[in-house]
Amino acid sequence: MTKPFYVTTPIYYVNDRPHIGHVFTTVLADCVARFHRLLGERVFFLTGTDEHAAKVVDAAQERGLSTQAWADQNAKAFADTFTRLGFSHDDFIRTSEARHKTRVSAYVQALLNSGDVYLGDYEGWYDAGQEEYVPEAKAKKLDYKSPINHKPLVRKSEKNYYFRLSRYAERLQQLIQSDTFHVRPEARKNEVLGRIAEGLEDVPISRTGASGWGITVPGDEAHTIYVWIDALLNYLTTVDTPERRDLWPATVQYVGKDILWFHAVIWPALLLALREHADYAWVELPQTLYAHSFWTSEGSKMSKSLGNFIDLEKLDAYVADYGLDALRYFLITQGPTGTTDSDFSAERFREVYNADLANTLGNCLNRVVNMTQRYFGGALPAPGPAVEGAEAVRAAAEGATRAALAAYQDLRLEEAAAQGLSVVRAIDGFIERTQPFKLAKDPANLPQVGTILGTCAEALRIASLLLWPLLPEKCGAIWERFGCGRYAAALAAGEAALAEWVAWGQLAPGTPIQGGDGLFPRRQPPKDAPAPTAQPKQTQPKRAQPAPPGPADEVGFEDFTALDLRVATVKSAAAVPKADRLLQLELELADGETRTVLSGIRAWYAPEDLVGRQVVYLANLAPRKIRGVVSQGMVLAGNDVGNSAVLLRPERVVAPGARVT
RNA sequence: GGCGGCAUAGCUCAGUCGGUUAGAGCGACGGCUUCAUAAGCCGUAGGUCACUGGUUCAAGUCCAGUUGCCGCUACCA
Repeated sequence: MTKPFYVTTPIYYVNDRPHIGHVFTTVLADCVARFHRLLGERVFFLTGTDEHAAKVVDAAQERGLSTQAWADQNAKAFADTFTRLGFSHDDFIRTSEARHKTRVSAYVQALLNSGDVYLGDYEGWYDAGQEEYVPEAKAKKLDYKSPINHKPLVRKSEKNYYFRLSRYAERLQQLIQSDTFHVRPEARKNEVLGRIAEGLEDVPISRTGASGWGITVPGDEAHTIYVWIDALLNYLTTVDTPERRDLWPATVQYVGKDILWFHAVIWPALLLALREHADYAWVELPQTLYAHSFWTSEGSKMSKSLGNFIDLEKLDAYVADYGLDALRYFLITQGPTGTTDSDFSAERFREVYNADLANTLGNCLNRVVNMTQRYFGGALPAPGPAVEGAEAVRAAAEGATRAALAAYQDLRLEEAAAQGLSVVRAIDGFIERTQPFKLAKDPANLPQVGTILGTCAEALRIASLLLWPLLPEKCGAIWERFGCGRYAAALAAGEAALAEWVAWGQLAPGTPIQGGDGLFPRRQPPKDAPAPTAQPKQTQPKRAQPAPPGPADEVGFEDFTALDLRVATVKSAAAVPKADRLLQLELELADGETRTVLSGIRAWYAPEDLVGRQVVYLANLAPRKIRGVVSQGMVLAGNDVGNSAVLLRPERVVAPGARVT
């Protein structure tokens, strides 16, 4: 009996509103959970909320709610969101639940007994407003004042409970090095090992000033266990019951790169310490910790002020437009599973959706279903004589199956998806080469057409199995249409058997092949405005570069006022590397705001001659990436003889930012 | 400053143990096709594999250095 598959997401900070970050991590976990369920394994998928931060108390107070009521409300927002997004988590742990709190207390008690948690002294600069200690270096920088309310920091000493992290450095190093505790991707593993090598110090795990919220240190009510210690332990508390203990250790733990250190070092060290206690000898380390990176949005870091923050409302809009599976597909195949961040853009979303889901999977299903209905009345035909290319489709499906299963096992989900799609592409190619729609014009050829369509349907069935973890809704729909509803039933009963189901040749002749609405209706780009926001489309037509329209005969005044022309002062200028015409200018607008603008005037102006002078600047020109630099607007120049450029400048110096009208 | 990582087609990325002519998807262009969702298929263009040097019969791949970017960390402010 293999060990059950146990996958976790971090538990989410309950003061947050769900956004793309939460959804991304959770969808990754959901996808691998579904894959392992499809294999027929026992799976446990855990997510939840982290509720014991002091700021949760503050946030509740601001709203005139009890802390618990506020936490309830927000935890429900997460739980409802995850349900609505169809996540298949088996439990939703909240750290304010008794089942969690009692076990955390027990663990800390055990660590107190073994001496891995001890009472020590701490002295440092304390910011009373923020209820936190400020490191010496930072305190000095802040001139020993609170950055929030500017009140002086106070020298404060207190007794704190410490975790003897230092004791576990070597063991941790060895476990990570050997991949016994597998930190992924590789670069993150190196990062952690490098930092461990610099030395580990014991870490405080409690704070004083109990507010009645949180978990107190056993036997010392004046101390509350630090929220992140409390939170980390959720992965264990949730399964520390007689029925669930065999789920431990976690097979895969997905986290964001921001919490790598806690999860790669402190968390396993806590487990190592706990394990020394006789009652917790079963507490092994998680097998794999996977730290993904972050999403940017439309080319920029997400921020509320930029208005590009991908919150739940935006995600809901995508779901409404494209469907839940499309969102899953985009996040999983385009997401930042490596060490670099990925960009979420509306345009790219549509491109990926159209290319992979509408044009490839959806369209292929349609043509196969349609021909089956047209030529065989909607019943899967019995195979006729061998048709050249059919065996190749089978081989492609079998090869893709092997590769996809391996990729899923190895958490390379985008590769698994690509393998699934490759089966569909093989079908499209097969149809093209055999032209069943032409053969069918002569009834004598129908047996061959039967072979062809049977092959296509069978390959589609396999593709639908391979893609189901990413696209559960739509692949489930394919199962329904192909008379494979038993897959869904078996999944629900925990009796799925992917390894058997993917074997070639299981669609019985005569199976009704049902039509229906397109699974992934194609989406057209917005008609007149291809470049919606911050980052313009970076691809440029190479040959047929549309000539910019020349000046119109006549424009309205409103056309002119649409241009935001400004006077700006050149703060600095420098040549753009590898570009012999470009200068990169930093322009100062009003209030010291600066903009980067590229200008092709290097042939006529030396950088040093420009600094300090004023230019006329078109501020609301769509940003454009030129030679790797984003140019935010353009400076205006007149064309002199020989096509040389002469910069416009105000007759006398005016305040930077002055409008030109 | 230290440590680590990355740099491959217009874009997003694969590229195994060093081994044939460096690949995929998207995008562009041309053609074919009509079962299918303006879908599909074929083809073409597009590469100094960041740069320099080294090892080797052979380097995108290994080594050293350089540049740029990213992460962690230290220091400064």
